[in-house]
Amino acid sequence: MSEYERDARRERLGALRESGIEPYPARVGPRTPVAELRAEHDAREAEALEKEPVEAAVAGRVMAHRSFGKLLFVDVVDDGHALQVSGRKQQLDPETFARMRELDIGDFVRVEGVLWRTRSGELTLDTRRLELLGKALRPLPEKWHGLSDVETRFRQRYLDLLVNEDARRIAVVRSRVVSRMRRFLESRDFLEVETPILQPIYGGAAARPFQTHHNALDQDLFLRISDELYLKRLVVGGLNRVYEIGRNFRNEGISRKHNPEFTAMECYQAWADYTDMMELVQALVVEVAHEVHGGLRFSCRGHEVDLSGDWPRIPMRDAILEATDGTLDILADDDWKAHERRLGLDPKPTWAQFVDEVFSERVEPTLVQPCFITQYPKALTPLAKSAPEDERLVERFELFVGGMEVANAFSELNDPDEQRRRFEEQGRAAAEGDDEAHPMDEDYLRALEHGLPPTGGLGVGIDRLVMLLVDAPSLREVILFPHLRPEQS
RNA sequence: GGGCCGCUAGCUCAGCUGGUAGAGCACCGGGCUUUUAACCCGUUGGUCGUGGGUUCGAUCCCCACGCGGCCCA
Repeated sequence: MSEYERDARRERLGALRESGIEPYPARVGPRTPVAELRAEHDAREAEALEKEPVEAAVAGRVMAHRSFGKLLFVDVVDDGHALQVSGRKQQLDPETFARMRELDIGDFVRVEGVLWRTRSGELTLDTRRLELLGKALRPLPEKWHGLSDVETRFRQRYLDLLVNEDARRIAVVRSRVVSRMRRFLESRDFLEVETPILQPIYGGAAARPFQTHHNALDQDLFLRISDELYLKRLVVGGLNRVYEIGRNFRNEGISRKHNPEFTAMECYQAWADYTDMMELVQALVVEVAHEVHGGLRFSCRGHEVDLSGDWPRIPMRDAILEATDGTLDILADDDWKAHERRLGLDPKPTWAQFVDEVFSERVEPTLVQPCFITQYPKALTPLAKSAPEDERLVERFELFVGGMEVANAFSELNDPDEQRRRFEEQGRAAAEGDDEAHPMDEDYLRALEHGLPPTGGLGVGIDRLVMLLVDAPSLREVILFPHLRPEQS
């Protein structure tokens, strides 16, 4: 940073204080939000404003400054809406005019004035009174090219939000998506709940956890990788429809589609199965897409995604058969290691992880249009009910759109003995080297022994859903503060 | 974890075959009453990511490290 510019700003700050002006006042006088003012007067012609003068006051951040000697313009931005403000020497006392000339880009001001229209037709507030609401000591990024350095955009997201319209747009869209999601679930009688983030045993997904420690209890704890097992305990307790929107933490690599902490919506519905969850998630995604796009077609990664109509349901076995030209049947009793070598895939310790790998390598990227992949191998899914047609499969689906998994759902396994066997099987997978195997959870088994009703469960990755809807190339564009290494070593 | 690419003024970027740096915007000074990427004139501003090495001499070549990006794992 140019010490020169910071010195100049600090000097002005000092001069203000010396002349008795508080540069960081506590209170803001009456004001109209710029958006409101524009909505009311944008249509008004110059003559109309002259005949019936409109007095107004606004507050905002100075984002541009153009000076003409005896006339100057500043652009004042209030919550993303800009208003041009003019200052005329002839209209103002010399001190106010001088202070207006000395405004820095980034300063907060409150301006009282009269609306007029310039020759070029711009609605402008001509200053009668000027108050400084906050002095900025550092310059903003440059106005032509804005801020494009990705690292700065993420480390100093506030700068990104101030100068890149898209950053602001995405933040707003994300908030609307979550809000719409809540309204949707409420309309279907789901109860919003909160469950522990610090858990004595992690579970509900295949992932490695972050570990921490409670000092007073001298207890090791995990940051949740999912809230599934707690939400299902609530269904055991008779809360038939529950959901939680919250952060999960997975101790794995960072990529375009992965951040160590991410936001998920999970919901559980008694008396439902995974097909009910298909209906639910489709209605939800459709509603949210309407909220964002006003329709069901939008572009994503250069493709047109169309959410209308029925979304196909494709058993995983068929999807993999098709993607391997009929050469790999995951239900055939083959030597899977041979297939792994033949397909040139990275060696995996277990059959389940091999299937997962084939799927994510060969099938997932091709699933641009919305599509339910169903009937997952049991070994991949220790918490879902067996499929009646084949003991090796479970009643599960994942929703894919834009080549990405956005939702995951099961008919929840509620047979406590079967659940115990599945956990034991996971223990064997762990022994074979699967570091994402599900741990044994006796407390959860006890809850199941009390009785979980037939229940459908659904998880939706909110970051990915937003990424899809705004066609962002990376999760980091939709997470305001994505994880980065520390700046200084 | 591996490969490739990047890191130069506050921001966006140039910088040839090795001879210690430039532009635009911002900033500072001056001019200007209709601009909105205002304009005109004149300045200022650099640990060239960090640390080593090679060399008479390194932003440039070599090595290590840091941060970031893309791809792979």
